[in-house]
Amino acid sequence: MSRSKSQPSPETPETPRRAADRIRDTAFDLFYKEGIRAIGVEEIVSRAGVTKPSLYRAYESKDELIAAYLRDYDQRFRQRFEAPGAEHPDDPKAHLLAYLDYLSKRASSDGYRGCGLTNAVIEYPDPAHPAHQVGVESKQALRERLGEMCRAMGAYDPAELADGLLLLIEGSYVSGQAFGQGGPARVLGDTARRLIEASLSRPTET
Amino acid sequence: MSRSKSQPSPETPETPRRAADRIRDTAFDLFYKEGIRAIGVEEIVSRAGVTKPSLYRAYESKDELIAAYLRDYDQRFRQRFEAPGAEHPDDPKAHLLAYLDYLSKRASSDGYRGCGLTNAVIEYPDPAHPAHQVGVESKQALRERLGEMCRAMGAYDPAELADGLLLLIEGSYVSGQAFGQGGPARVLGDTARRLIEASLSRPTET
DNA sequence: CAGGGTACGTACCGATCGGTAACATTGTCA
DNA sequence: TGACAATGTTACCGATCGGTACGTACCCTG
Repeated sequence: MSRSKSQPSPETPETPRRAADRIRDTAFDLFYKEGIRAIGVEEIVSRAGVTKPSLYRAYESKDELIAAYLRDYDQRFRQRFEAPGAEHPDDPKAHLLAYLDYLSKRASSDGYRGCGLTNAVIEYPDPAHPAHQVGVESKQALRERLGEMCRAMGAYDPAELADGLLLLIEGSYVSGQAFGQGGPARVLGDTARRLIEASLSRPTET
Repeated sequence: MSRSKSQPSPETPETPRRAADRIRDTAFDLFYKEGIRAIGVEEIVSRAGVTKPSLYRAYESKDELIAAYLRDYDQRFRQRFEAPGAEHPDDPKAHLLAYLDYLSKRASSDGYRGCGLTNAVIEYPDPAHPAHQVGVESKQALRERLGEMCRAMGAYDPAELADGLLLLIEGSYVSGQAFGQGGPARVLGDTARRLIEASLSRPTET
């Protein structure tokens, strides 16, 4: 009975999965929580319960594993970002604010580690490094997506509002790590609302 | 003639200074530009033109050198932040906006590396690590200082406005690194003005 | 000319880094 | 059942990590 079920079934992701998958998942967790440079390949494979050659058959180098981790992170981020859109079809403002409220809560709670992509860009300032490149590409895509949404919500200067919101988002990512619970990210939602309201009409002359 | 001047004079900081000073300055540059974890002590001493024992005579460990670098950075930051106040005595809003305009320009130009303290918190997520601690302490001080200024400029909810501005500032630090010239930080000044204006009076009900 | 304190360099330590060659084991399908 | 391909394992590589024991040149004071 214990083994009546076919073990090699590829659609039953049991706890002890394929080595490559375990490596990917373990690397994701460790890279994100501890930082990329802080984690060696030895620690990844030992925590994943496999050995180094298994890692190097699945990935050409640590740098490629890093890039794969960041592409994974980017994909998951886009899901988190777009998910609230399902409940607010054709309402980009409500969609965006729903994500910001969610992020606000997450980023002002204890143990938050920010955005893996932002962290990677900081850990690898060299623009030639794959980690830097994947991070930057994701941020550029986010900037464009925000511009799109701000245009759709009728902002007076969509690109400017998008950049302002991007500053608030990135600020939440990093200050969430520095302050933990009760950090500045708690005001993200209200601040974004205020900024959006003030950016829909023509700017008032000071 | 060549040595008529007393060599051991401590008040003539010539180019080849004391080893400890060269180490401090070199470590500052390298840690800031390349990242702390990316730079080994070997590279610091070789670029400084000294040897390792000189480093370990001045600093107990690499961690202590890191902490010293961050304390240095914090000191220089406070100077940059407070400097515009001299031209705007008793006008915290003008003072703050002057700094933000300056930061906006710096953070949206090429090769910007952000805030060394923010970067350190991200590179060392462990709250027990000295680098993390020094970084967080500096950020907490900044948060309080911003709250002070917002109170002085008559904000309706000073703490909330201060946190919103802190998000914009931190966002400028990190996005400056990801986007380089023309990045989102270009809107920092205008966005902060808009946010401040919208935060002086009672928040409008939406 | 001692003598001692200061300041710096030579040479080395064990540990860990990313990465690999060679071998053992397993599952799949004819 | 036998053969192949995929996957896992043991043991090791040179390079670099942070850190140190020890020797030496220098200068001021007596």
